[in-house]
Amino acid sequence: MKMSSKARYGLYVAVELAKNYQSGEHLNVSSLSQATGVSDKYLEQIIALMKKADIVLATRGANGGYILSDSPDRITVGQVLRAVENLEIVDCLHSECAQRGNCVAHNLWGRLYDNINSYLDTITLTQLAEDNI
Amino acid sequence: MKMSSKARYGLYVAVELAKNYQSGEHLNVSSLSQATGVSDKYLEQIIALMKKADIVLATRGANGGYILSDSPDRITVGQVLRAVENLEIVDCLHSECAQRGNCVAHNLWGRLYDNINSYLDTITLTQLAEDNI
DNA sequence: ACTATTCATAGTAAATTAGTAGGAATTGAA
DNA sequence: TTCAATTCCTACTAATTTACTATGAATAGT
Repeated sequence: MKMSSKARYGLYVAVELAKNYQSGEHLNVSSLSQATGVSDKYLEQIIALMKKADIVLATRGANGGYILSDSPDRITVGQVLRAVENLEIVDCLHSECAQRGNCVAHNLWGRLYDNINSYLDTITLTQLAEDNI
Repeated sequence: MKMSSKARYGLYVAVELAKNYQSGEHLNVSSLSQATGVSDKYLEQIIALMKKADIVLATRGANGGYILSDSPDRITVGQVLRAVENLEIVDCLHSECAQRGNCVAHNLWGRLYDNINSYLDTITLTQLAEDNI
């Protein structure tokens, strides 16, 4: 059970955007790429997922780039991670298992999933950026 | 971030062994295979991991098989899952990241890992078998 | 018009997962 | 002592997923 690179890089991006939020300016992919050490083409895809989840806003064209859609103390690590990665630890979490109703672990997975998300949602991007965890 | 089939099947096996613990008898792979619907050859590998972690005891030869090494109310789901799967959600959890000391998420991953394990260690195999979760 | 940027999507190499397979070692019983 | 039932060990393989790379269209400012 591993976090993907999208999850790890997604947090890097989120923290960079958090640090830049006050300025009101947009950061473009190449500056994010430089700050994080991740290729810009890969970052584009990751940021696209965050945008789809309404965590970041984008403007295209010259001087375009990205900015958080809200103050970093109102965006949680959980929101970011769920945007870029599927945290559902088993496929049958919200559907029916292959072992219809017979799966002894079904409730366990549900509780574990809730547990993970509850924790991740207690931490804001501001806290993460300040390493106040 | 998904649990592997080893994690899922490992719990199936653990529950079967828990249900059988009182009898004092050993269960062989083919009966576990039948009870769980997982191929015996694959189960062998999974059980080998549990044995290595001292969760189950094995006896070979005719009438051989497996039994839990302790009462199912003293074995936790966390012990089983750690035996069959690496729950360390990032590689650098207990070593140094590539981003030496610069990784903003390092502490987060550590806390999340602790959180997951703490939860999983509150649940015993007895509870799991009784779906008392 | 030109340039800087995001957006959309296709392709690919590497790694991991999820098994299958074959046979050696051990034990109990006939 | 032989046979059958079992675990143990390890190699192999197919399928899936991950982690990117690549190409070019759409958009916006100057």
